Amino acid sequence: MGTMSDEKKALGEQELTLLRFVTDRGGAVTVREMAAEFGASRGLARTTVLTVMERLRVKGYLARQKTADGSAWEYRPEQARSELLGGLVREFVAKSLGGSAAPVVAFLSDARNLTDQEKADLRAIVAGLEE
Amino acid sequence: MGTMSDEKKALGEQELTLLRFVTDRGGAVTVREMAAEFGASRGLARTTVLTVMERLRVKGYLARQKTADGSAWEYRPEQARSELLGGLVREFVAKSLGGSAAPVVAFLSDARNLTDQEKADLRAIVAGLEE
DNA sequence: TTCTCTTGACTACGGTTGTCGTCTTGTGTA
DNA sequence: TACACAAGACGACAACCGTAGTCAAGAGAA
Repeated sequence: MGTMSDEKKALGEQELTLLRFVTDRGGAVTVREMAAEFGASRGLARTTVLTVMERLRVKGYLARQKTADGSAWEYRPEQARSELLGGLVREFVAKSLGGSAAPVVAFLSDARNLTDQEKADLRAIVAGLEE
Repeated sequence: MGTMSDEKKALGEQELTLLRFVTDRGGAVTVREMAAEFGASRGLARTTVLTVMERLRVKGYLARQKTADGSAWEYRPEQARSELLGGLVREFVAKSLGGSAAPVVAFLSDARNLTDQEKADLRAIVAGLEE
């Protein structure tokens, strides 16, 4: 197992929103692209987007490399979308709920919280529990 | 409906841990009791516990009233345990997952995350979705 | 070459959170 | 009465987050 340094630093809400945007979008992005696609509609200055992306890089959530023409940096997620979201849920259950998944289960019992797809997934899960 | 001031202020991790402790414990508690039962084992000074409890009160999560002998304050949760936890899950899904419950559903698909009771609850929920 | 843009490094600043120390006040007790 | 304690109000300080301005270096345009 080694050092088990799975410990990702905590993220603020905006940091997380931006990181989700990057992973949802897929592929590498430059700060300029993020400023246009993410920051503009939220009224964030270019440097704000840059700062957040740099903080995410320092925290290990993003990596960067020079673009082909060498004029700027291209950022990409260190974790795939599913890993990121899965990690968030795990951490939330552990830290905010004190380890109990019960409140999560209760949340799902309100059908309004679920899309048809999610309901179908839930049925599949329960079916899988049955053996 | 009125003013719809359901907007609870955000909580830090320690604030939340302490608040959960109070609601799990049930009933009213004084700062001294909390310092002994919660703070001591975590190496927190009495005044730290006091500060956190006061911040929780200002944010609307705790209320207080004088003890019978009038020598100190007794704090009690404004929300029942289930409401608190339910609100946390809702907020988490909205803010951290961007509104999609899918990662939560995926989390549950790993049976290791669930107790037998939670599995049973999940089955009941799915049964309830069926009509 | 000189002006202009783009890009990122740095610095900053107010708000929040975690953690306490100190001061003040009430209340028994020696 | 004078002193010891308990409780809480306040203030403080560092780390972190959201947000952004300023600066300097490189790359074209004129």
